[in-house]
Amino acid sequence: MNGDWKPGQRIPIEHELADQYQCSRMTVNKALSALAERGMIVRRRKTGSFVASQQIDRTVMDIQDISTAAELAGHEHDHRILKRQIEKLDTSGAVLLGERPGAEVLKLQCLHLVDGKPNAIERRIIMLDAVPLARNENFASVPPAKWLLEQVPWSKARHIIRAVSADPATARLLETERGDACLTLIRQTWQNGRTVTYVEITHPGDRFQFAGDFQPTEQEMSDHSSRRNAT
Amino acid sequence: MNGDWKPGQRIPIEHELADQYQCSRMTVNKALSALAERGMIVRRRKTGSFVASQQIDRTVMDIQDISTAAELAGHEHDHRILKRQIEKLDTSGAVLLGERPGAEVLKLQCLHLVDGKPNAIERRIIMLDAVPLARNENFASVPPAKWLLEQVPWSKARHIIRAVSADPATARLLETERGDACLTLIRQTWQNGRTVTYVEITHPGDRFQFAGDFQPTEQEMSDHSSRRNAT
DNA sequence: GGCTCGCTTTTGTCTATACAAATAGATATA
DNA sequence: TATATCTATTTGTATAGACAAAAGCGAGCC
Repeated sequence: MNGDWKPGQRIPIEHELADQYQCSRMTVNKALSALAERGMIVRRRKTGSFVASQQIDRTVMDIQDISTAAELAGHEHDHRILKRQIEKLDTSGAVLLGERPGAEVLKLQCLHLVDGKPNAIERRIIMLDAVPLARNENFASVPPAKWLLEQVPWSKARHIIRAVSADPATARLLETERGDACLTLIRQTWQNGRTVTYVEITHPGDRFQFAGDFQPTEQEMSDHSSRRNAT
Repeated sequence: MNGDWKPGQRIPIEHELADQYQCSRMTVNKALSALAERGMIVRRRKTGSFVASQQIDRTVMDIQDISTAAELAGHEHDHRILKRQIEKLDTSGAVLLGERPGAEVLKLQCLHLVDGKPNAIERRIIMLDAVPLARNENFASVPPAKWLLEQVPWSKARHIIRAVSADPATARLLETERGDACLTLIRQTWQNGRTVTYVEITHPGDRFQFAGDFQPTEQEMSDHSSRRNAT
């Protein structure tokens, strides 16, 4: 019963498995549904369940707010607002965000320091119609990411990770060499289909990385009487 | 009922919710368990369920085998083995992998081409005691990642994403400028606590990025009679 | 005070049952 | 032959009930 079915192979139907493992169909269903959610198997009504043909490597990355992450890791965090300006979205910005040109936005630029060293530059656009309170907030005490998390709920986020070379301004702020590799996280956040905020956070490549773990078979199909040990 | 509970706030107990929403406790339990798995709420026996205090941004990234990803996207993929050598793990390699020095490993270096253009350099270490078949495989027709996926199951993977500057050798192979920013994916894969393979895949920064979406409230606590529309 | 013991609350999980939804395949019909 | 309809199969999901496991709480005891 050590789950050695081959990719593409059909799994016995729920009723048979319930019979075989002496448990109810609900229990089998829950286990198989969990496997399906993790992409281990594919299920179709009437057709049955099949072992997923290709093992996709999937990883879950916790991408936290910089200040929170630093505090959790026992480091000191500070930030400085370098720019704070209300503008109207120009055409290129509107295309980038998928919003209409002319919408009022708050553009922020913010330097993050961890233990006194520059750790990231945050370039952010906040849609003022989605977050009207931002108009009167100066972000002096609470960094923008944290403030936004507390203020506005969001229903969808998209993350992109890129490597870029530091342009002169970035290099100067991050106290690194011009042209050095930087890791940029781009995040766009929506609520009800409308952009809340768009942000590019650029870290010096020699002081930052993203990490994520993945266990594909955390909970396994198992005979409920003889659960095998964690390996 | 539009889930507007505040962070830290206690959620009514399952029985009350079942009562309130006119459904069984199992249904409530399933919904809350799903929320807990997504990190939206924290649950403790006897104490109750609480709205998670900090909203962690979590994203799921599908990190696929290069050749598979290219084929799925309709591009042509090719690869060339640049180096293939059996060695014994030296001390630094052993520390990197968390394995014992002296273990026999297969070291590979492989260039990936997508639509004829260099897209990645793969530097891989395969533990030969975990994958003895690799000793006689030349990886000429099937790229190493794909071959390994077919050959060996894995129980855990760890991913790290870094930005690095291209060293001269990398720049030459990727047909980019020396010092240009590159995106490196490091992946270590285990089975039963033993390393199967360790790989560094370096992409040119101007031709590659990682992306991931996340919807925190995909399935929501809901009155089963008045389910709200997708937004 | 500090300790153990048992009670209670709350979540975790399994069961048996029921019905809904999707759909592959068979059958009937034009 | 092609199309529509029916039927059987399989998964999806809800329900009520039962008991287990964790953990807070207080009573009683030293």
